Amino acid sequence: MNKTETLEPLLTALCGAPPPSQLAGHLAALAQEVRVSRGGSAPLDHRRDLFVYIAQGSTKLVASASAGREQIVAFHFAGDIVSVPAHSLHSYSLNALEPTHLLIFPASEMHAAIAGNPAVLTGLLQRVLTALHRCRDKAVGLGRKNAGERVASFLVGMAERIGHAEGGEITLDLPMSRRDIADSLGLTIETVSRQFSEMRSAGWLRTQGRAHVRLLQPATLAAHAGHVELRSP
Amino acid sequence: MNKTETLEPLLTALCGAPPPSQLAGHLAALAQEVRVSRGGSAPLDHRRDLFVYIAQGSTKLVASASAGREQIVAFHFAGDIVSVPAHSLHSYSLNALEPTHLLIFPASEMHAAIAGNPAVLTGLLQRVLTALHRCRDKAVGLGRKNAGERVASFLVGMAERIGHAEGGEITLDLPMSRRDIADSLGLTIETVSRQFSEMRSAGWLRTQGRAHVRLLQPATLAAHAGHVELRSP
DNA sequence: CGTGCCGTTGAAGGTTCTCAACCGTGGTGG
DNA sequence: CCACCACGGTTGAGAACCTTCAACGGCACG
Repeated sequence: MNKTETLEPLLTALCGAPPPSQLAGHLAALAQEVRVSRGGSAPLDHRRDLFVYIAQGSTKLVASASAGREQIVAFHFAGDIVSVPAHSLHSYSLNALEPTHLLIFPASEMHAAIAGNPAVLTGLLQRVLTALHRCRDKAVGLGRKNAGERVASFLVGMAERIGHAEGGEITLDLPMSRRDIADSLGLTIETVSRQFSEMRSAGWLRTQGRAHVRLLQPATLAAHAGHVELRSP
Repeated sequence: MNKTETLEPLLTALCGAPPPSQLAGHLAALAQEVRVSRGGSAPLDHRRDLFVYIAQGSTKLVASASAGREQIVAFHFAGDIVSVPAHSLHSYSLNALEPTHLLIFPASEMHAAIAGNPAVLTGLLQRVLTALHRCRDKAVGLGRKNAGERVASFLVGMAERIGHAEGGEITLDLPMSRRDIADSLGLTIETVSRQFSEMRSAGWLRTQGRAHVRLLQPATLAAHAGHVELRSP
């Protein structure tokens, strides 16, 4: 599969229609195509703003504060677009959770390339807005929720993105480790593990091996996620 | 001052050039112009995605989790653009920190209006990206920093946005209360107050009344903000 | 079959929260 | 003019939640 073909789903998703082949070719010329193995980190040029398209696989965007403390800012799955700024208060890296296929674009050149196509530009804006809103929700969780609520939020959120509904239950295959979950929720692995244990014994979920999770009571879980209640007064 | 005139600085900032007057007129027709007094909240229609332009004053974007817990997601000052999604996991409101002048746009119609002007569209994208990157930095702070580092980060960040350099010192007039700071940093007002006291006695800053802060040692403060160190190995 | 990593569970400790009292300021009304 | 009150900020003591430190179990891989 060549770069242009890899790009097609991206463009289709962005503008909601089959893309003009000229644009696809133009973008393909800009893109650096990279395959990253599980645990590897994407070769990012931190001197310039970037967009990264996740063609296949899944990634985590990791920020490092001082003293080696790490915070996972977001998880991404196939089809997602990630924005990585040139330099920031914290140093960012993009790591693969499984064998992953990426297209890396310099932001300024991508802007120029799609400037003539408002539909694509608007689509990109929409993606960035979604990322912003997810990040805000994460900030609420990190600032104002306890460990149980954070883990419940995480599971509910992942269920929406990569879960498979089966009757009233949802099954999940989590590509990330407990450490990743902890680093994403601002907790320690031990606390995450304890929360999983409590939820297991409460009958809210069942786990199989490291990755497989079955949410037995998604509604209960959602109710304990600390989201604003859709009240019936 | 009419709406079109209020819009001009926005458009100039977005595309880096004097705006075509036709576009300004078109956008002005979309905008709902609102003045909000100190402490008041903007009349947002939560049924649709919105952009809000802060023409004058300053605001806080507040998210409510369940049980009345509030997290301030961002502060905004004159010239900023805020994106407010239709509905989210948490309920958002935009509150004025001082008498504030706003222009409220329905997102979809704004998209349509500026679709023909790639420079403006790209400028808007740039603003949203900046917001995303700030939100990520906030997430790092909320997830992985202690109280002292959070307050130091806050002061350093505010100094960049609304501070006045005077020799090696920086003076600030904070429009937000201690409660707002606490709600922004995921702490309690008591903890914020204690951190201010410690920094005062350490000689890092001096306060006058509620709002006025003078950073005596901005570099020391920045060093204690827990950002990644720019090391010389 | 040994090794190493990841996940789980337990006990002790620390940072922040909660509850409470006090202080200073600004506005109001007698 | 001053007393009073309301509100925001400061300071202190105890409690709660999460972290830290430690040990153990299990699965994958060489």
